[in-house]
Amino acid sequence: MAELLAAAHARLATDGAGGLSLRAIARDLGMASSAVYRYVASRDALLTLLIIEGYDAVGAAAENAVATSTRAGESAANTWLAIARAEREWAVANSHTYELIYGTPVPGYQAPQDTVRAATRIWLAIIDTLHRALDSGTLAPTGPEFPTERLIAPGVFELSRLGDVQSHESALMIARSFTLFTSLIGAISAELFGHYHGMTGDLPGVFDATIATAAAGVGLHISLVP
Amino acid sequence: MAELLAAAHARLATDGAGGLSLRAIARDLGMASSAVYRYVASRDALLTLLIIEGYDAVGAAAENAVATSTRAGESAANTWLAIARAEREWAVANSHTYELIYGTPVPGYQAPQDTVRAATRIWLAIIDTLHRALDSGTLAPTGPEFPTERLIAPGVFELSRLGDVQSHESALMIARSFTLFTSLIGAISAELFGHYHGMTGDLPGVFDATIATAAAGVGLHISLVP
DNA sequence: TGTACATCAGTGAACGCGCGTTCACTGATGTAC
DNA sequence: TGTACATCAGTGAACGCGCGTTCACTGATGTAC
Repeated sequence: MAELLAAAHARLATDGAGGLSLRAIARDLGMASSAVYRYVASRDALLTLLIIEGYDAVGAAAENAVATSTRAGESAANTWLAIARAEREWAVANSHTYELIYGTPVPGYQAPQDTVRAATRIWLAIIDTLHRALDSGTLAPTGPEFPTERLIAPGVFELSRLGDVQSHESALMIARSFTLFTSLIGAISAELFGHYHGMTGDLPGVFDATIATAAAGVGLHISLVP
Repeated sequence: MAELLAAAHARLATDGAGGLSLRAIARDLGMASSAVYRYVASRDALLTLLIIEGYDAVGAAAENAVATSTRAGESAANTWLAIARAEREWAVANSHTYELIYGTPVPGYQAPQDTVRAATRIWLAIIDTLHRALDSGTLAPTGPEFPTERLIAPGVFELSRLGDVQSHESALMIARSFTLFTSLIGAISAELFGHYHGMTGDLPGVFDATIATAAAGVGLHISLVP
């Protein structure tokens, strides 16, 4: 089973998410194609496993970045930069897994509920970092001029550090997490999918600048000069 | 030929970018599958046509938003919001074309040089809007604390309104365009690919808030209360 | 005005390919008495 | 200790499918003399 997942990952890395084929994986393992059905009910079931693994890797990278960054006494803003950089590095190293979860959905595939918990981990890390910035007094507790509360579905407040308290503060942190998350997957997708092609010779530099600039809009001030 | 492209678009809308099949298009047109080769050299050539059409639609939407927004005497910041909203609307209405150009690259397909000019139009509109904000005095002409010039490939300066002048100002506007572009495709992809699922009941509201917040980091202040 | 010829859009059969999934099976390993 | 049986990982042939692309062709339309 572990071998199967390893082979699936290898196939993912060479053929991409859409072209993932049970027969190809079986071939790589030196098995008959039918043998794969011992371990996995269908192609979609295998996709689900890979997607959950992907979200978990993303979540783990974020949590890890938070842990080492706060242990080093970094500011919340720098912790966010550490999260973003960790995600970028993971995405560059595992670009097809990134595509699988944040790229175009695989046609005909419907993500089951099982993936939600894993997908939430990165959001938790972001929201928690925002609350940490708030606690440290470096982030303004009042927001911009738009009706923040109305944007957020009630169930989401459970993600917040404040439990399910539907305060303005809690809503604002969640709204801000939208912007941070968006700038993160926007920056990674733009880079990985070739939209900076010919525009820069310094992709990590552009990534940092993009993340820092968007974070400034949220009130998180990252300094990129040492 | 026009019918072929129309049928290809229809197929794109139902099957998605990866599953685009010449045979399916021929079937829709009531033709033999071989007849398609009268008009198009291969599947990849058709993809290229569709991609160029897509980039042109994106570019036209941006240029159109700029034109009507400035004609109405809006601020540059509001012009950016108009561009972003126009792109979102186009993307929601043509989600599979959006995927084709800003989603996961189609496996095995290599975009030829022909697509570059069309892909550039949206960038031009963004950079031009930033220069307009600069001219009107609402945008700071000095940047954040990172080495802006080093990020930008020399050839790109031709995109700038200043011609190919490699000034700090010009570099700064291009660097800022990275952030705006990134927040735009990040926000659209997050929405279209289901990453806000369950988190909000007001997708247009979240989109506006996300765009406005990221733009604030660039120095463009959008007010979302009427 | 009429005939011969060229053009060209579209046909239909065929090629070789890879896919997901099913099904009856083999043969080794482990377990119970 | 030895035999009968159950378990279970993996086999291999087959199913029906859709794909991109090629190729020799047909038959209508237009053009030149």
